[in-house]
Amino acid sequence: MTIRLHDTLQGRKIEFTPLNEGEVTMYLCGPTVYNYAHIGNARPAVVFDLLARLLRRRYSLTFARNFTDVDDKINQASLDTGKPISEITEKFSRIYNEDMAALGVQSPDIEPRATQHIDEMIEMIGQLIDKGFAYESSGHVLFNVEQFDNYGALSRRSLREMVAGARVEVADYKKNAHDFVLWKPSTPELPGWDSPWGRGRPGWHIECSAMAAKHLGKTIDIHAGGQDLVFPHHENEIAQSCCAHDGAPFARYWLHNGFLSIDSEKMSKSLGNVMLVHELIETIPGEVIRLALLSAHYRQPLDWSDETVDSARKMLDRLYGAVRGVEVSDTARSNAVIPDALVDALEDDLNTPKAMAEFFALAKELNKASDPVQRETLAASMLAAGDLMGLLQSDVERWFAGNDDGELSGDAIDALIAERNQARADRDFQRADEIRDQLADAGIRIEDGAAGTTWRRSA
RNA sequence: GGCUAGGUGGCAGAGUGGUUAUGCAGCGGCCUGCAAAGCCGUGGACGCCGGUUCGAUUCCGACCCUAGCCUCCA
Repeated sequence: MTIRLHDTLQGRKIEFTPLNEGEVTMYLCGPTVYNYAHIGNARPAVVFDLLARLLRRRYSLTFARNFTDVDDKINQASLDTGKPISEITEKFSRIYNEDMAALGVQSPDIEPRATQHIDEMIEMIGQLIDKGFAYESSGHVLFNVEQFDNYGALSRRSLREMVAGARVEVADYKKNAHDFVLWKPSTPELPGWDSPWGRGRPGWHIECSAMAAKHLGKTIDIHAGGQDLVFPHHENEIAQSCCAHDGAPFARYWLHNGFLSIDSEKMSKSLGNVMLVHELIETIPGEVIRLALLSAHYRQPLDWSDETVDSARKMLDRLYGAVRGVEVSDTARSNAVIPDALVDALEDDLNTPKAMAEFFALAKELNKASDPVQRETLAASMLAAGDLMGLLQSDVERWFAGNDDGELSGDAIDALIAERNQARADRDFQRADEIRDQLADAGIRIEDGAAGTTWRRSA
């Protein structure tokens, strides 16, 4: 079995083999740090975190995810708030990492910042000019798309079609409508760096090309991002990198995740339905959000709603319920085996719904098993599968206890359960049921198992 | 208008040229003092119309519909 991935450039699922045996390089377009990340921003972070975890089982992976910390939206945020740019970008970079960590996203190996790679960008732009792919005009440096024959290959569109469908007026300093900015001039109050073309700042696309080349090499194995970045961002990255590097392929596999909608509508400020991860994690466990984002295949559209969240929560309840009460020794954990079917599903272009089906098969097997040794082995497998997928990372009892903001404390609940069990022993079922109702009113659900009574907080 | 991806049972959501997805919800049963959890069983599906085929939800063509992109956007 090899890993298979859907490559946007070829438009189909193909076998994955790294450029250098045993080593993989991966680049993911990260956030522009001027605001909180919303749930749509979290999807690629979670999806490609899972891919990184999967790749690390087989390969030595170098995974880079950038921070775009120079951008006109950031400049605007600075003007709006009166705060220095560095304060904004540092704050939101930190919060982004905290929010993603709450979703079980592991830190990438490298988190390059655009502002720390200005020299590399200037160098790359210089090369593009020298080689005839870029030109200077009115203080700007622009990439000349006419000079790159493969322009449009990733997004499957031709320049002629694009010109025909263009709805935007062409700036007069451009030679072609789709020429894009590599460098633009800055006014004194805007952030800027000295360059051969005057004081200015880089265009958005050149950042990723320069940072990927510096940290991962001229040709990287995997480049990932949201589907909306295919055009123009990734198309432009290909153009820049290929032309600057004398035709060396930029990325060998292009992966794109599908879009996320909210209650079947596009997320937008005007609709007022932008859901921030920072706010969601206050009331929803990070694992629930993570599983919700993985519950559909990553290339499919995903609709976010209360039902999506509920469903993910119930799935996790079932998985945690299976391992609840099973003691798993360190030995069992280190000997744990993840079922091939589950790994195979993930290695088949990250088929998370199939992988979850296999996860549930494991839970069912554990629920049915009575032999303690077998139960421990199965529970260890579930925990190992959880480690791979970034799930089942909580202590089981803590999971079912929920957040401790209910009406009753854990001690009070335990006391009531003890009283109820005494009543049951006395066959005073009326009193026992009263107590159960009382607990239910407080959001506590009782379960009488063979090993005693357990409880869980239900929403 | 162009490009791309889709339309699967009550909901979510995989997959397959002929045989169980899975989870939630429903129904019957087991277990339980009664429940819950769990287990067993069960009903219910592949947008529409043609074509290929012994046989298509799965392949091909047309059509209808939806979403995204074509402008900053994950």
